[in-house]
Amino acid sequence: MKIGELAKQVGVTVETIRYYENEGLLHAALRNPANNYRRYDQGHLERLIFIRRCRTLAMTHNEIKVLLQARIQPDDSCETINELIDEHIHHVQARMAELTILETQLIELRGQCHAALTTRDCGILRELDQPTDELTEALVVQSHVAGSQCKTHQPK
Amino acid sequence: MKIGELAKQVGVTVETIRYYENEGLLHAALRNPANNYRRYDQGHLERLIFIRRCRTLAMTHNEIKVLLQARIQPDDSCETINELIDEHIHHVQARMAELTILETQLIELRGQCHAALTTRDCGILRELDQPTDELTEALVVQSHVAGSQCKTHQPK
DNA sequence: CTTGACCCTAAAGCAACTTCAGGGTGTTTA
DNA sequence: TAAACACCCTGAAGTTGCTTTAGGGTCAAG
Repeated sequence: MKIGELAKQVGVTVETIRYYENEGLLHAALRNPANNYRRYDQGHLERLIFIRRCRTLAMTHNEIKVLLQARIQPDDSCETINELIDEHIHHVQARMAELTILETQLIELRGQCHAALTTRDCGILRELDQPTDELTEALVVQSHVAGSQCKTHQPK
Repeated sequence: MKIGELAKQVGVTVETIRYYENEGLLHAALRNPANNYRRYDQGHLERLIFIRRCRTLAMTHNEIKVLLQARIQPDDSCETINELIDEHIHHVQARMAELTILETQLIELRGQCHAALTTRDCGILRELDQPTDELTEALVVQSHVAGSQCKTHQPK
C-alpha cells in the first residue's frame, strides 16, 4: 500500500510516517522504481500500530526503540521491558503529583479575586508580585505542563 | 546591578535573562557605554520575579505577556486576568485527567507480565501489538507527558 | 601581565512533530 | 487531450522554553 493508505489505516499523517522513517522508528519502505513512491506491507502496518500505541502511552521515541528491539528478540528476557514500564509509570505519577500541587496553587491564586475590580486592586496580580514561597518551591518548573497551552495538533 | 547579580537574586541563569529580553518578556536593559554590559534596576528585578512566579505556575510566555500587560494598566478591569487563570486551571485539570487515564492503562499493561519470561511470551509486548481500543482513544496524544523522560534542566 | 570570574553575540540543540516551499505523478473529467 | 485535483517526493524551517556551544571582549586581583 502507499503511504496515504497506511496513514489512513493507522490514523496518523503521512508526514508523521516519513518522520518516523527518518528517526529510525519505522524501517525505510521499498520504493516503486517507476515513481519513487514508498510501498508498505503488513509488517510496516503492525510496527506502526505498535509505535502509535506506545506514543498514546506517552512513551518517548527512545523508550519505544527499546521495546521495538525487544519485540524482535523473542528469546531475550523481558525484564528490561518490565523495568521500562515501571519507570515510565513513575514518571507519570511524579508528573501528576506536580500537577496536583500546581492546581492547588492556581486555585488559591484565583481565590484572591472574585469581583471584577480594576487590575490595580486585583489580588491575583498582587500575589504574583510576591517572591516565591515554600509551597511554590516544591514545584519543579523544568517539567512544564505539556498541553497547558493546548496546541491543537490535529491532522486537518 | 549587572546581569549576574540579577540572576543570582532571582535564581535563574544569565542565559535565561538574556533569553527573556529577546522574547520581549523583560524590557531591554540599558547598557554601560564603556563595556556594553547590561544594567538592571529594581523594576527589572520585580518584573523578573513576576515572570518566574508565573512560570512556576506553568504559564506560557503568551499567558505571561497578558498578565504583564495588565500589570501596567492599573485602571483596566481584571476580568481578563480572572479568565486567564480560570482557563489555565482547566488546562491543568484536563492534563491531570489525561494522566490519570494513562496511569490506569500503564498499570494494567504492567500487569500483563509478572514473571521474568522471554519477550516471546511477554504479555506486555503482546498487548502493545493490539490496535488501540476505546479506552486508549480517550487519550489525546498531542499533549505528551512533559518530563516523562526527566531531563534535568538544572542551572549548574 | 596573567589568571580567573564575568560579560557579550549568534547559532545550534532538545522532542516530536507540523508546516511550508517547490516540484513531480496519476487519474479523472470537460 | 489538456486542465484540474488528489496524492507523492524532498529539504528546511517553525513550535516551546530554555540550555549549550563557540568564539571573543572586560575587569579585578596577585
